[in-house]
Amino acid sequence: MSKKQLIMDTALELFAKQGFEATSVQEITSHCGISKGAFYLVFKSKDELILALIDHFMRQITSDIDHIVRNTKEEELLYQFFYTIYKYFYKHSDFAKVLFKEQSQTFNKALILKMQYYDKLLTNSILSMIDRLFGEAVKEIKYDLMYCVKGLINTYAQLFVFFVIPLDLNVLAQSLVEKTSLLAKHMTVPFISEDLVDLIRLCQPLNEEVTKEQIITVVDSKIAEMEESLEKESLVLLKEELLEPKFPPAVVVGLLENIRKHPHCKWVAYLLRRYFD
Amino acid sequence: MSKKQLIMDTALELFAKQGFEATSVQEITSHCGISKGAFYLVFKSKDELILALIDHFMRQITSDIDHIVRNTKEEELLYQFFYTIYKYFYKHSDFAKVLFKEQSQTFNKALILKMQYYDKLLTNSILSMIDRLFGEAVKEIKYDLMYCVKGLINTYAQLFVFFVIPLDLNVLAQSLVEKTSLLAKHMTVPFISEDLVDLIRLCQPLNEEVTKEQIITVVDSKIAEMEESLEKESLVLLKEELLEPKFPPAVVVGLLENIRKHPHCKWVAYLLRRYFD
DNA sequence: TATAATAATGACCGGTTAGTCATTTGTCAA
DNA sequence: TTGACAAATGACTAACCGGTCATTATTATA
Repeated sequence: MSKKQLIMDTALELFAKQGFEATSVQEITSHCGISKGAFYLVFKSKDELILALIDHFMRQITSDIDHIVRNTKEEELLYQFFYTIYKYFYKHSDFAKVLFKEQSQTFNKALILKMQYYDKLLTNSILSMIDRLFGEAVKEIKYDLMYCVKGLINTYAQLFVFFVIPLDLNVLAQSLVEKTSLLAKHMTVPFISEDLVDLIRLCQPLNEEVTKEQIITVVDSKIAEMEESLEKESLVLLKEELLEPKFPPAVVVGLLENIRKHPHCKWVAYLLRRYFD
Repeated sequence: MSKKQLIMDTALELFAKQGFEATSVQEITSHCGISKGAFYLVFKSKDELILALIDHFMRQITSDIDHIVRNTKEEELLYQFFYTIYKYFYKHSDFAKVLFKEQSQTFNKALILKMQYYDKLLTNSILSMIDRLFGEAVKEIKYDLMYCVKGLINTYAQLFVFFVIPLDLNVLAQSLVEKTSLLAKHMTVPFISEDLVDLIRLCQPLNEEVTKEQIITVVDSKIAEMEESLEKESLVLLKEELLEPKFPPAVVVGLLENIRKHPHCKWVAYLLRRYFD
């Protein structure tokens, strides 16, 4: 395991147990069996570490959700959506703990911006899911419905974030599918209107778009860190396409599919998919 | 204003703006225009201050909710429940901010216990509200419904905790009444079962009952700090009843009603009501 | 083996914190 | 005016933090 991975794994565990602020760099390095100086050879600051952790996990989940919302057939969509989210939280419960503990903290401006960014991605995914499933019929209530879905996810997520209980994720997902469908079908008094969503957006700073150059940087770093494999080869070809389009769409889609399932490529696949669309 | 009140008001404002940990005692006392030593004449520690703040506000809201759940006619109950909660959060938005910011923090064992205690009181109120409104019909889904109600409250509360937006609390309450009713009427796949509630309870330490002696202590301190008034006289009589029952129930109920509306007596009224029942 | 380059160390720095306590200031009755 | 008591002060302590950097250890190379 690389030193960076070791630090991130150890820190995640400690942050989950005692919180970000309450965990000192000294404590992290002691648990890793390395010196404090070694930490600062890998991360410029303690803040950079938590930002790296958030990125590492949120990139995976947001790109997975995006893929599901776009490619799952309608009968299964809601179920897959909830199931995937909770499966992920369940698998990475330490990360879920950190996310819930620190999400409402003020101490770090960059962290808040990052959280808002991923929240916006999730919001967009939920909205397009609602559009696909219910369309015109929920026009008046779609923003409220989106807010309810986010709220339900949060509410039930706390269960296995704060208690160590064996949970049946299948029943949980089914239960949330029913609740969402019920609300979509019968709700007539929404509270969140489109105006209100606009108002909320005004309170949040805008997140700038990802540029082509930034994507190239991400692709390059992924290529550098990966071992020889089909995924790496696909990534190299996609970079060429990025610099100078030459493949037919089918080839690009195929190459994207090649890398999408690699845990470390989900995010770059997501960025490239958005770019090539 | 007493020095204690001054400190609590100032601290609440600062905690809401920048968080508990990020606010130093020095900062609080500077804003108050007093010295650091003066602070420690009033509170034994910084922790005692936040505990006092939580108690001060949570006692009011939980006793208000308890009274509404017991005394509002069924047609208006759900509406009054939601409206009262949000009215309170709206009026004391600084407290709401502190509550949401610090609720998931680990740093203080006593604080967590306190939060769990008030959460349990709210849970019980919601459960008896559900029983009153829907009774046997929701037997299988009542715990899940309770969990949804708590989740909805939390979700929508974040709106005016983190954004400064004018909100129509009337529409908000109506919207939540509809959502709750919908779920109560149509839900068939609950996730939270009675077993699961028991499991969760096992994960939380039990909160001991309030003893008669503790109630007397609270009553005494209230009597000591109050000015001469009808409320104070009622409290004195209630204390006599506590030491040696002599009044008929109607008198006790009347005395309780006398003190219930006094902002500083809501909690003691709640404790006494539970004791005399 | 000798030398250069790289990796890793941990003592140290400046800064902040909660909490203490010897000292000063204010009050009020005699 | 005086003296006794209470209230208030803020310099001080001890501990901890994130981050730096001169020094040392390790590895690669010639």
